[in-house]
Amino acid sequence: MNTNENNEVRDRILATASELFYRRGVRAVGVDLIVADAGVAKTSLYRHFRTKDDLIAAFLEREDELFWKEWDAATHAHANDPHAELDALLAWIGPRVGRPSYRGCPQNNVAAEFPDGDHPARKVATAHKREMRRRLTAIAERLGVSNPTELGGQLAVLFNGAFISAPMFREDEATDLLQRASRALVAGSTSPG
Amino acid sequence: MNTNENNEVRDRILATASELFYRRGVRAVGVDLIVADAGVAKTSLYRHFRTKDDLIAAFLEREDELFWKEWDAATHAHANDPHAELDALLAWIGPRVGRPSYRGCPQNNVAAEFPDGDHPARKVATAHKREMRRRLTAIAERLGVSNPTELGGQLAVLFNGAFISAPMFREDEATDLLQRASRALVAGSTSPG
DNA sequence: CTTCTACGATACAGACCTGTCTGTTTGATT
DNA sequence: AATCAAACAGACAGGTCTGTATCGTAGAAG
Repeated sequence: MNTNENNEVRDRILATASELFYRRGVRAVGVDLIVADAGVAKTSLYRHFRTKDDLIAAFLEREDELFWKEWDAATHAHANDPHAELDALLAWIGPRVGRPSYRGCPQNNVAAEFPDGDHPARKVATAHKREMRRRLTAIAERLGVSNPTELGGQLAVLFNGAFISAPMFREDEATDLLQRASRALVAGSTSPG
Repeated sequence: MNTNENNEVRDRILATASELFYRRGVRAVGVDLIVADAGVAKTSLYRHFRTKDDLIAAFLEREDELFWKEWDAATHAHANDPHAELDALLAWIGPRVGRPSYRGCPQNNVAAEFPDGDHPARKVATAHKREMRRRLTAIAERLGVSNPTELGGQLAVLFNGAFISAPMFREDEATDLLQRASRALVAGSTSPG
């Protein structure tokens, strides 16, 4: 049972690091704290991750997977109705960003902490943002609007804005506000003013 | 000429720190680098700023002033036409976020780097975001829409989204996309769907 | 001319950081 | 039973960070 990478230690390190990175910020969390919280030896961390930078990239990859898994779960029931799909996405995102523990999009946070575009984690973050715009543009295409590329971009701005504006919302305000904004953008692309 | 705080050294320190903080990130820039770039002694920095945290807060206050000064300049000619005022704001923000040196909103970047809400710089950042929503809501009120609070919030999401989505835009794509999004949101608040 | 304040230059303390090294223990496979 | 890979434990090196302390200088005020 060693060929199929049954890496329980690696998973524990990554889960612990992810939580600490997200809650406290990446630069504020040292590897000593990670290994102490995970209950592992420092040698184990450096066996599974070449450097801390690689661990940060793995953190974002993990967040990426979890995010798209939830995204797919939210849209799963609306494969034939892009209007309902958008509403369902925002009904998922609204409460998500309203949680007290919500501290912004991890990809954005890491990008803010590491200006260097060559950082391995930045590539993961860039791919994540591109994928979101791609998915939203695909929905815009299914909506049959005249300019799906633009609407996809506008929806991406709306989604990114929701993530970053989280602390601005009053409780339970976000979902309705975002859904109505989304419908207004769709309407604006359907019948150009 | 000493009572009116003619602090040229302080200004140079703050300007140098601001540029370094913005370009490279706050935690990545040490006080030694700041004093070296500013050409001052470290004692001078700690005479004018009690701690590095205070310097970070002063950095955000400075960015705040500059931002609202540009904001006011952009809206100055459109005091009687809120539609034109919104367009003018986005005609200012579009090229702003399209600059190669643009690296996001400083307030958001600092918030991402310092999760602790008690950090002195966080209070400046929070006040900045609240002020933006307040101004946008005031515009919404002058537009005469049925729910200016909601439209103000939606516009704040759009603006924040523009800041954070900057690397997503192709060159010169931002202004038109944002202006049309803004008009769609306004239209959606004027004639509720 | 004396005094005082701001500044420059630099050394330093104490803490923290990443990453490595050495050595021991455990547990599964052969 | 012997072997081997992986994990634990902890010291350590080399660097960086914030903030302080010390000392010399320059220039303005009185």
